[in-house]
Amino acid sequence: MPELPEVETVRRGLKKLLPGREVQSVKTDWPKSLQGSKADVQQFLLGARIEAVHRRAKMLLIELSSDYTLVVHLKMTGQLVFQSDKERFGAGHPTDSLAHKLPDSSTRVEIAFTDGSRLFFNDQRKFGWIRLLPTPELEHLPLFQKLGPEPLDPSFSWQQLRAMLQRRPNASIKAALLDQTVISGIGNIYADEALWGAKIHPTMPIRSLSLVQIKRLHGELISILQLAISKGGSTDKNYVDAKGKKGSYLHFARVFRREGQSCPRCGNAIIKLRVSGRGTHVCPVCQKLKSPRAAKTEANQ
DNA sequence: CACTTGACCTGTCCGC
DNA sequence: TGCGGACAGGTCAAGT
Repeated sequence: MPELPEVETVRRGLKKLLPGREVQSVKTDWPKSLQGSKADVQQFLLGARIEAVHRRAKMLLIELSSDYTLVVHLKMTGQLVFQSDKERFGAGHPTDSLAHKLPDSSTRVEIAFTDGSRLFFNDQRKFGWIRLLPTPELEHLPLFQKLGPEPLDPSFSWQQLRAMLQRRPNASIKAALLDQTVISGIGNIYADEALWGAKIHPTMPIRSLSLVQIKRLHGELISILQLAISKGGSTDKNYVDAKGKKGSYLHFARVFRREGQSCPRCGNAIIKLRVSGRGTHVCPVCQKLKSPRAAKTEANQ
């Protein structure tokens, strides 16, 4: 569930909390959650200092002084939560805050720093992972090389979106938006929200999209992602930021998880479909299945 | 080759 | 109350 806005929110939190800290010890009880040889962990993680925290697509990159990077993918239920020395020993007031209660039953990896603070990787469903990889090699790995453009990069243009989409002319627009090699960082929530904003039906084949629709979609993707970041992302069940705080975007969502409720634009009931294997929310009135041109041709017959 | 389905996992919810 | 099954959805591998 963590998509670009959630991962970006975590990054902004960790960026203020992690740089400068030195790794003292690492624990895991689930090998897939922390991938890397024992020797590499010993040599390049223990004793290393955190230099910076970056994001690429839905991945977090925690850059270490050893020229290695911890690459983190939260997948569905992953959390990266920082616990200060004070929180660890129960000082401070908010006893209901998540950081006070860690580790818990979903904790898969625990990284302790020399100053007594800790970073927890929690992941109920165990789909997520942390990989220890050499920093200079990252850009050459297929994992990164195949990724599509970052939608919030200032250079991301509608022409670029069109060019990437055209690589899959027969796919549905929803399937293409979820494809990380077409565009980075979009998941099920923001795909549905952006398509509603652009008034495009999710099953529409890319080849039948008009230029106007592509331009509208480009604008909607950017504005939805920016709005979601400003709300701290979306929390359905699990997602929290680096301090254990939930995101509030779903409170503002227009179609996602709102089947049966009325469309904020036209008042008709939102319906839920299944498109390329995913729950998909649409306004059947605002988001026409046929392009205006096809509908016109049909009307003339 | 393009697209779909299954696997990876666990907690929650629904019907019986 | 308990139990089985469907469902949630990011990504890769396997299948059509």
